[in-house]
Amino acid sequence: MEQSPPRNTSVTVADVARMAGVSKATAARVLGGYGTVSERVREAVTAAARALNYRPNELARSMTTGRSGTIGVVVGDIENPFFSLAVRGITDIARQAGFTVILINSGEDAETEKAAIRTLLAKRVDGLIVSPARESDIDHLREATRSGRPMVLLDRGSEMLGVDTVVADDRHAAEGITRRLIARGHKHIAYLTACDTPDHRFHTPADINTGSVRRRIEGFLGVCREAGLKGIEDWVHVGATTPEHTHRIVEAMLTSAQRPTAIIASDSVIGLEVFKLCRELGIRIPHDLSLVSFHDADWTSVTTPPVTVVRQPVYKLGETAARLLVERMNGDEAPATRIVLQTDLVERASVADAPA
Amino acid sequence: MEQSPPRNTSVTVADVARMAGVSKATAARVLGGYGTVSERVREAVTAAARALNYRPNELARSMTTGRSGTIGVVVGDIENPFFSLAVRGITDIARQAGFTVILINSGEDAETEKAAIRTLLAKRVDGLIVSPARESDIDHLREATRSGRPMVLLDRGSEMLGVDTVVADDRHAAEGITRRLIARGHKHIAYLTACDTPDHRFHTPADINTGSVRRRIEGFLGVCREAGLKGIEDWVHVGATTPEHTHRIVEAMLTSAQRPTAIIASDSVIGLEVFKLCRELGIRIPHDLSLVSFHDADWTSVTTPPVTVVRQPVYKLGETAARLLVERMNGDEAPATRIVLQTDLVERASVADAPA
DNA sequence: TTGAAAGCGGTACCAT
DNA sequence: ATGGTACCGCTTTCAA
Repeated sequence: MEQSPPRNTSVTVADVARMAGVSKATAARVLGGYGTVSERVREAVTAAARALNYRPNELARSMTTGRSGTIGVVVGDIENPFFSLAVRGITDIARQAGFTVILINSGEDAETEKAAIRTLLAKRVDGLIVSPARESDIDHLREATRSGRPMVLLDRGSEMLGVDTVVADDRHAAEGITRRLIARGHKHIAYLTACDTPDHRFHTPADINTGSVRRRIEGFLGVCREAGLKGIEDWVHVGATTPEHTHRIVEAMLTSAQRPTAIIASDSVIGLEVFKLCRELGIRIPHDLSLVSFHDADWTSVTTPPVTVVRQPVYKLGETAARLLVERMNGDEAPATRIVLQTDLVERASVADAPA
Repeated sequence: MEQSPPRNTSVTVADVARMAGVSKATAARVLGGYGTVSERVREAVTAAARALNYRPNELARSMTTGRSGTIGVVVGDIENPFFSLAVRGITDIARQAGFTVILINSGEDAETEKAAIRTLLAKRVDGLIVSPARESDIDHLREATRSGRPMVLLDRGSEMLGVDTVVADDRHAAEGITRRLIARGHKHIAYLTACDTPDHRFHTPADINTGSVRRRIEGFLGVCREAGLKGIEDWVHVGATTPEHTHRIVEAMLTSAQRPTAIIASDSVIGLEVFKLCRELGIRIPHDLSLVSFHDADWTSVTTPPVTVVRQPVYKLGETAARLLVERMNGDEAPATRIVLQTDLVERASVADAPA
């Protein structure tokens, strides 16, 4: 009972219809699962379809329906555990809802991000989830929403954009850890982020284009000021974009006259780099230096000492964004919302009192 | 000079053509960048296009060209650093080559994987990169290749499938670490993998459906036998699919009469779990137990002690697979190849001589 | 319930 | 170089 190898050129509804002895429209109805057909015809068509090994062409379907069943996701870097976890949340929900995900890395580059959005729009995705590289320049995001396709912003929001946003309570989290550090006597607290500025130095939060990070820095600065700490702007370091840069920055601050007694790492990749460097340099955590990192990455609990972190509900962030998007794609017209997910401080052992 | 908000219903070549006062065919030529057109017409059309804010519909284009500019990627779990790094490699190459990536997680489940392939085929991806959950049942992969779309297998290969494959030298790597362990006097070496069998116990390598892991176990068993170790099949533990399962398995083996003096973890997620558990249980690495893990995950270098690992060129694995696929999509008809990438053993400090 | 035919938004062949 | 037009594979009126 050898089957002849199903041929290469694709089988269409027309082929199936012909074999089943019905019209194209009728065959399409049973194959597409819409309209009404008699039981007899349904069986005939189904049989013909499987005999011919028919495979629907979603592209053609999308052409007429106007829905591609696809959502576009643009993140900074899927290699970063933060994003890979968020993307897992997104894809899980998307699959459940019958959508497929097109993933694009922006590499945190604004131009790449623009191209990505353009590509996604051209591919007629039904919706978008974007973690914008910079909040300042968002015309491409505007255009996306103008195209009528729903979009939700992930982790980083542009308040002014009037679009659904799912973020963590970054400012609050930063305030919390800063207070904690200050309570322990720290007066020289450095904040280290990958976000960069044109001159690679920090002046004001307005310099920071990444919403989540800007909010954290605002929280950090605010609490420091409240506590009467001066010149704290100088303690914010930007541009830790690669391990090498991070290395250089941290080494410089640690060997300077005014060295910090505590460092806040804006993400786990940076936190890891700081940890490694301290080892190399023989700086003992938390004795010589206290360390707090954002993102409860897996490694933070197995180091010696384990690292105190801000735990963000990353998976849930992605999940929530996807849920919101699915609702929008299903026609929910409610005004744009901003969902803020709570973080919590996981105190481990990388923070100690400031050295006397 | 307020622009009227570009309308929602999409602008087509016909619209542009009308405005530019040329035929649809001509407009399509300049918009699609094919054929030849006079400079004057080109300008007129371009002007009209931007005035109308024309956006090409890739779906329609794909319909006629038969190419979607999309590749489908099916991995076990994007949350796993191994896959997220490989996917980074894939997406980088894909973007360079002008392709977009549809990502689907199989969750290492064969049924989900089948559905994924079906979906991808329906969406008319131009090619596929798959990390098959199980080598034994591969009809869906057959079907994919039969559809005429190139496919390359990532990290796990089915020798018999006659399809391009990119893997690491898993057997060789396993042999290497096993020898190393034996040279250090270890006679009770456990191998721990997430792969599962129907009865959750290991009998023969043929039970193991994941190619890469099977090859590692074969290497492991082979070297053990050479060294005259007996009953080593009992030292292979399967089913460490979740932290909880891993916990239970490791705890059981560590508290049994015949406890291992060394553990080989088949991936970094498991390795991390073992490390954590040892801490909890007060088992000192490497004094009480030696540990080697596959995958040079970031955390392995910052623990105390740092963990000896098999470094796999994960990014390159993805990159190579994507390169190969792009060549195929460009018409390369050469016979299927199997590319084996070298791993290397990174000796850190989690391995010591076996206790006397 | 079924069929004929008109699109969807492009591409590509064939004339002119 | 340009225009006319027949598709691509499916959905969706509109009639029968």
